[in-house]
Amino acid sequence: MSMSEKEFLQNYNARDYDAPLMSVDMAIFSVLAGRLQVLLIQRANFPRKGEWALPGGFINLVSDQTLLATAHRKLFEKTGIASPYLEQVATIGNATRDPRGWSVTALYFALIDFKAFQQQESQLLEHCEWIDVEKARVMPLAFDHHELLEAAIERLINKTRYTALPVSLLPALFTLTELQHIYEIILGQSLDKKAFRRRMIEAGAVIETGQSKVVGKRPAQLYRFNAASFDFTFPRSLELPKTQNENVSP
Amino acid sequence: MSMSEKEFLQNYNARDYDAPLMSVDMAIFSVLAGRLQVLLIQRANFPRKGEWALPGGFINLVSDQTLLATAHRKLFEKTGIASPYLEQVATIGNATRDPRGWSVTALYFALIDFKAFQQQESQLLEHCEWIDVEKARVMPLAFDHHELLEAAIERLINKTRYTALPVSLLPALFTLTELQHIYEIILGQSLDKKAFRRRMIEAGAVIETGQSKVVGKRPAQLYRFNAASFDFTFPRSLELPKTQNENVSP
DNA sequence: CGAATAGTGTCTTTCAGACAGTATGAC
DNA sequence: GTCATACTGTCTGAAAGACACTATTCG
Repeated sequence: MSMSEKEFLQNYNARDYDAPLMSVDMAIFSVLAGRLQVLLIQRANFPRKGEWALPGGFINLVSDQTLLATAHRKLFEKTGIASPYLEQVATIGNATRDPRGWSVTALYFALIDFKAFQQQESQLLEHCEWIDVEKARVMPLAFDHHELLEAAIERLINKTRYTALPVSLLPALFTLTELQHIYEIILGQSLDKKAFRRRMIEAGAVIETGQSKVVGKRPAQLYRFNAASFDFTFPRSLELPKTQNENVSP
Repeated sequence: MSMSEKEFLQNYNARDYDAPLMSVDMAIFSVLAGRLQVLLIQRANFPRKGEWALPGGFINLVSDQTLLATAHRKLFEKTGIASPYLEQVATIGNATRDPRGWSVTALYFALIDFKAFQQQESQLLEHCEWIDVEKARVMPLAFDHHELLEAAIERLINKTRYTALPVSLLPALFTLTELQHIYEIILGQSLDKKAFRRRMIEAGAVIETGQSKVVGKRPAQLYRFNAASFDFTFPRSLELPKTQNENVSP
């Protein structure tokens, strides 16, 4: 007896098969007080109630049209931000990461300007807090969120070496000194001012606006990101800091 | 009334909740006859029965311990290869990609030495074939596998520009001329011999073995990949070919 | 004026591209 | 010897690093 695809689909019910749990987790980064911060929540529900974790949740099969839409929804629920930089980092799945059963999570990372962040009233039941990344990476976190956080940090650092990604941590207009500071915070290394400015300007990653802003003494030019180069990559990576005293001779 | 995590888990049944379909798809690349090839299957079952697709399937919640293990199992079932280069490309999920319902797939890409490939007897019911990548990317493919294939190809080309990844398409010992040919096939551009050899050797990506191999006239040194630099990246990307006649003046 | 921050001039270093040259072995 | 393939020498050029320099504003 042969069957058509239509007949097959009429008889098919996804609930007849076991499927893993499928969630989305978010590593939301921002810079505050000269430090890279990540948004963590304190879980309000079982499992791992009370423990710190990356924000996340399940796909709403009715209202979410895509996995990316789920990530956008989660981010908006937590931060009130609708147009952040958002990128998938990795998808981790195994039988042991969640006590409820075989579980898969898609990890996204987001970069936001801290000033655009707004605590969402609808989320007050779940305590959420910006935590210094260096502190977060040594805190005990629920599930395998320590590994997820490390993967997101590694991606951020890597892309900072060869893209203009960190502009997404600043408002639309910024000075090159501000941008350089963000790079230095992420990379944990100081950068040469001239080389940094030359790289950004000559590659066309940022555009002078003609406006200026007074922060300290002399007013500084305001730049904006060149949207035309959103997935631009520099031809070379920023060099690693010279590690002194490697293989010191006695 | 308060509840412990143990009680919560005793009352929890994943099947009480709707979950998306979760699958793993594979873009398995190899080089044959001087061309990049991808392994495609002709679907033996509904939906999309008879159409060409990337090999893939569902997680076996009992025997697969991790998502990566599912990818390894799929690869082994198709090719008999147990230790390939295997990397996750992306995870795509939406409500419309599979007629059976909300579906998520984790896409992996694998690079294998064609000579290590063996048709698996257990897989004979599902016709599988190596297809020239340039042909595969214009063939009609089931589901959204055209997009998945494009994503895998893009990742392969990008990583070829700044890593030694293509060594995984060759046997353990290879000549630098062979490796350069692989690079040229993937990038679709010719590379300078001196620059290529200098880059590979000076960065320590490959190691001279002292053995040699006669292919044409003069015997060539055999090299092996330096496993110590598995996630090594070159400080610069290979340059794009000079596009002539861009903005030709009249 | 000095202090502080913004921004530049210019030399060096690193590493890829170009391309002509030499080396080795089959015939 | 010739031919084909393997391999090298060396110049150029692009872009990053180093660091001293000038410019602008506040007080």
